[in-house]
Amino acid sequence: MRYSRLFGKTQKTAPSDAVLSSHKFLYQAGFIRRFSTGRWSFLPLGLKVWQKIFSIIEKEMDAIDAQRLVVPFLHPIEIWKKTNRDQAFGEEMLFVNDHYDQTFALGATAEGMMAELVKMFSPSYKDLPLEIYQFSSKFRDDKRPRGALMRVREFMMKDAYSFCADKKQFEKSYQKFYNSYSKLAKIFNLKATPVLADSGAIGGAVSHEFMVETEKGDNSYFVCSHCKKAWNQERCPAHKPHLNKTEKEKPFKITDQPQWVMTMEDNVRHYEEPLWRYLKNVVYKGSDKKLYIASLRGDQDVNETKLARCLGLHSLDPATDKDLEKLDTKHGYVHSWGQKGATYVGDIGLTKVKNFIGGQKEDKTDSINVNYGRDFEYKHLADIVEAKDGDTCAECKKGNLEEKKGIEWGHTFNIGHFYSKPQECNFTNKSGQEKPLWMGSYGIGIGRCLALIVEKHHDDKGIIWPKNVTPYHVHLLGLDLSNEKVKKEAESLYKKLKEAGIDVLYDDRLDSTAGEKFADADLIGIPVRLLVSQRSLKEGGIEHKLRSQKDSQILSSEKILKTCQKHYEK
RNA sequence: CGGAGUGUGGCGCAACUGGCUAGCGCGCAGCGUUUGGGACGCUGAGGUUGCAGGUUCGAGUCCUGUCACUCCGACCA
Repeated sequence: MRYSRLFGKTQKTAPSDAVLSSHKFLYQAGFIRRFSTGRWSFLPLGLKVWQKIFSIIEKEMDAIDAQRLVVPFLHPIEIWKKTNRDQAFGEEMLFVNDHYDQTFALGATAEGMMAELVKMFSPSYKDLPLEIYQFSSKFRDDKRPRGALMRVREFMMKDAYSFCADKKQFEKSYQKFYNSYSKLAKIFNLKATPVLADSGAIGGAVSHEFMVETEKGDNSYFVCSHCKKAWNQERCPAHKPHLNKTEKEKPFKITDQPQWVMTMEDNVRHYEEPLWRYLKNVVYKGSDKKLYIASLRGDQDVNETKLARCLGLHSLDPATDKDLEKLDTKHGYVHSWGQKGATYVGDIGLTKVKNFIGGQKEDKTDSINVNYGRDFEYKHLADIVEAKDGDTCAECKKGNLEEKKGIEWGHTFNIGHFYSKPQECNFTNKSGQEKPLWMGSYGIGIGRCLALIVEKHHDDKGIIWPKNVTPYHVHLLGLDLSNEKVKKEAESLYKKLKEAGIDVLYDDRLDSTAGEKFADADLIGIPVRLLVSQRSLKEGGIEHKLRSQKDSQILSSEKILKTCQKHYEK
């Protein structure tokens, strides 16, 4: 391709709102343009890379014998309603009506559709496991898209689905995709950590997020320094050691307490005991409109997702002052027991401390020497608190948790019977009975993958594409093109490269200076740069330079072809 | 959805407390000189200042509404 004909020019100035390098460079180099928040066009250079990522994923899916197909992206709304997914995705879903006033959902994910599709063939156990996938646009009306391609409202996704007879067969299939994802991340030159995560609106139980560590990532996750296990914030078990095991239980007592003691910090000032010594109560209103009191140690914080999960709720909101009035209490005065009209949920940490302070605050008194199991007890006791950076790992109890920031590159889900039961997506087993299929789903976003590669492969001048996803193999710069001899040499090299099957971007501009061409080449980031100029010809040929290295060398035109081909071998 | 902020040629910005024909740089078009790290000169095109309303002799500037966009948070793959 001649640069002079390329649609999409480079730009000197960065967009003022770019936070991520990928946003800045992809924009400046002319790979992408925005139409509205979270909706982007890929220009010719951008689409070249996009296409390569697409093909690599497709090849890998084929390699593990997943079969490609496609379902419509207008989904009959009834399919979503069967699993209440229309509500779980809630405001993130988009809908359209046709001229019969039938409502369709724009595909946000396709588990439901795939289950319906499989059902059409009444599969037998002999057909299992069945592994299918598609590439299709996903529509999610995200409330806050960000980071250009990182979080968008419309994107191409490779989504794969497995249908298995039982858990055992499923685990094998899951492992296959899991391994495949680890392999793909490596192919894309991304270091992805599989992180145990929550399934969220997709439904189901366990999932792995493949996280790529990035300082500006919007997800945090924890990795244990010893056992190397990793969890995201919502899944990470919080370690709760016994803090004062040898202490003797003292008799429960109501004691005088000055009125100014309101917060945890006030408690520390007054009693001069560490934070973990106090009882803390936080009130929430569930998506079922009921009130819940989370009871925990003063040094910990409630994790709303964990709390919602153990209560089987979609979501929780902090209680308002009005809600507290209904409980006949107010902020700072919530008791650890006896509040009518709310359900208590305790954190397991409560069982690991003796002689708590607090729990029954009144204007001038509070209780001390409070012991869980003796003075109060809850029906619900679970891990409902946030893990924190530096905590001991709850799993191996040897290492410390390190909190990291990252961006989710891919996600694998174990969704069990979540869709197959309500949608009656069954198979016939050996004894002729119908049983629900055990499902899994696996997704990678193409645009995000592209952005992540840039995020991890650039310098201060621009992108440095890994060779398997570069938009062109070589970037040929022609300087002094007004000189006939140079021009002839450059044109003939361009032709030869093309004939040899090397994808080449040829900067044939007559009205640009050398500096401009160099700067553009660095920005666009094609791994190999060739240069023909009066000087290079005088020195005996063509200059060859790698984007990732500083030095260049002069090669004869005979050697150039081979060197370029060799660079892209394997 | 809560908080903060911004809307002025394609991009980045300016226009002090309301005041003349809304400027500058980049980019774009033409001509010429240049050509190994974003060159220079001259000429030119491109704007109902996001939109609607209001206050005023006069609004890019003040007020109200609305829309769009960005950032932080909540949420989410």
